Amino acid sequence: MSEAKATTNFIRQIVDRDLAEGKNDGRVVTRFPPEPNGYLHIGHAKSICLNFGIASAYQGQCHLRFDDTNPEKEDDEYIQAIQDDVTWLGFEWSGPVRFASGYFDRLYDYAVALIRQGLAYVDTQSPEQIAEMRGNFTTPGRHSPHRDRDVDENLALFEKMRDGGFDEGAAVLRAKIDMANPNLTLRDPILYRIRKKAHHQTGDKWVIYPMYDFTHPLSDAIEGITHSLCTLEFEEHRPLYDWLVEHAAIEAKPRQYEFSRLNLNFTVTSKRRLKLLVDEGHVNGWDDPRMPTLAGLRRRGYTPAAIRNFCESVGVSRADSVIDMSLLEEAVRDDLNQHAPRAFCVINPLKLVIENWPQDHEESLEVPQHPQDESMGTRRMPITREVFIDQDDFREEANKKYKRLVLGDRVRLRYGYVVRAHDVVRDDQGEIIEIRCSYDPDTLGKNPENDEGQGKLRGVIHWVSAVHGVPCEVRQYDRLFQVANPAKVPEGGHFLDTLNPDSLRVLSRCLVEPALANAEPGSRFQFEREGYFCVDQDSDAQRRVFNRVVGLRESWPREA
RNA sequence: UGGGGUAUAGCCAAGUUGGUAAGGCAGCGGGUUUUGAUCCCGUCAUUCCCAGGUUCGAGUCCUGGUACCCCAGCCA
Repeated sequence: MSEAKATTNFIRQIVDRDLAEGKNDGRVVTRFPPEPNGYLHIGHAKSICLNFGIASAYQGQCHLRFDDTNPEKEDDEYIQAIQDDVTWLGFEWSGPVRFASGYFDRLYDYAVALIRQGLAYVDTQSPEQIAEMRGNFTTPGRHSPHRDRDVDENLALFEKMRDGGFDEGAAVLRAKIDMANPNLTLRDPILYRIRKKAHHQTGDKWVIYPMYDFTHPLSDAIEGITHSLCTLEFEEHRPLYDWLVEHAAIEAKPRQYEFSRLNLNFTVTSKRRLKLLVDEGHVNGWDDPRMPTLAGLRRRGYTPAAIRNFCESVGVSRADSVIDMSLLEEAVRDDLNQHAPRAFCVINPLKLVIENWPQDHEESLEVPQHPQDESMGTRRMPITREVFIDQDDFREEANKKYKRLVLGDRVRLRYGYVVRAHDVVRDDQGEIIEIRCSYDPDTLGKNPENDEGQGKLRGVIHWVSAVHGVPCEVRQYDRLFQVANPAKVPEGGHFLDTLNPDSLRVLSRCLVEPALANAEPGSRFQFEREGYFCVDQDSDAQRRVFNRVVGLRESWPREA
């Protein structure tokens, strides 16, 4: 039921403590800082929910800031898609959409200020030399021969960098920190590099671009971010973050805190791999319903509330973890069970002829949209002499655990009458193509008189009128990968090796009840006894396509 | 290999001055049910990575191990 209640986590405890100590004048300002180089996925949802969630829990603010410092990988396409996803998830950022690139001028000034303080220098070594001089885990780095250039020369050189006087790779600006530090990010980290590429926001104004490590803390400080939340891999960057905040002479002192990223089994959540799936055509785009992207989940039929509840339920900690896909699925079921109207859809149709039903007789049954929620109203469902039921709902013989139609036995057509199967009709191959049955007219809305000594009905099955049923296509999805951890590739293998070849099953001979003939793309239903479905955007008046969001929980005896 | 992290049930995760292991998901058993769904009830860690130690008392403190994750981009 309802929104999962927020449990505490270490981030909230830090905020509580800061507030108790009166830090930041009681302000709480967070930010969600995506790089526009791909679509957002379920892992980002965790970060979005955390950042926006903290802000709203403390009457604070959360900024949306594009961390766009690398024009080579970024694209305008992603900027709109990311905003759409955040909005769709149900969050509203405070103020305008921000861009790190919007701070390039100020960032440049901060860099100049560092140079003036003797804390940064222009290094004109080659990339190879710089890498080689950095040392490694066991060997300390060595000073660049340019480390002690005087301030004026550095200023002139940095200006020359800015003005295009160097080729790409010919010079970088570095912070002067500690080449022997065991933390490699402190070995005179590069602050600016030369890229003669147009930037999606700043055009060709710049040929030098600041690095993430330089940009992020200063952007946070500029925006007055109080709590800068990021994932664990940035932990060793924190000393540099603090160093820059310390030396850049900005009043604000944002603090960085790291949490573990969200991993889901049987899928991948790395932009690189997701992009590969798209680029090589293993899926049909970023919004393919099998993708763990927000766009994919949305198209699949996931609701924002389901994803928010899911993120709440997985919690926030610093321990590496892999969340079971079933938790995500349970989150949508929970939401859709409450809110999705019910409908009948026969996936694999098998004709059922009610022999004692008058030839052209029709009845219109009034059935609830949601059996547990009267406020959702009712709909009309026509029943006729011939209906379709699912092939899986009929057997010529079965033990009593099989709660569906069996030759010679009775079952209820849900919301309609009780029928008894008498006979089957076969085609030339011997396949059953039709069931002949009779109905008991006195069983609408009540149980049959028990004078036949039959005991209880076997069960209840769904059906669709053969006359009024609407043809549709159903797309059933399965996990994208066959192994729990596709990112763990064995020696000599490739992560694509474990792609699930049956992740998409298209069933095109399905029949849905007429009430759904004009269902809007994006609308969601529970197809009773089948699962939750969402009208795909490929649907139109001619063709109706339903995506299976997730099946109903199933718990019936294997032997039946 | 140097540094930085993390270990509580099948999967997550609370546990903050040491006081006798929350909660969710999964599982199991039962009840209601015109969806094998939902809903409801019950059950599910004598034990917290391991080994010692301190203490009346340790998941929490101390010592020593072990396992896993991250870092050697002019990516973020």
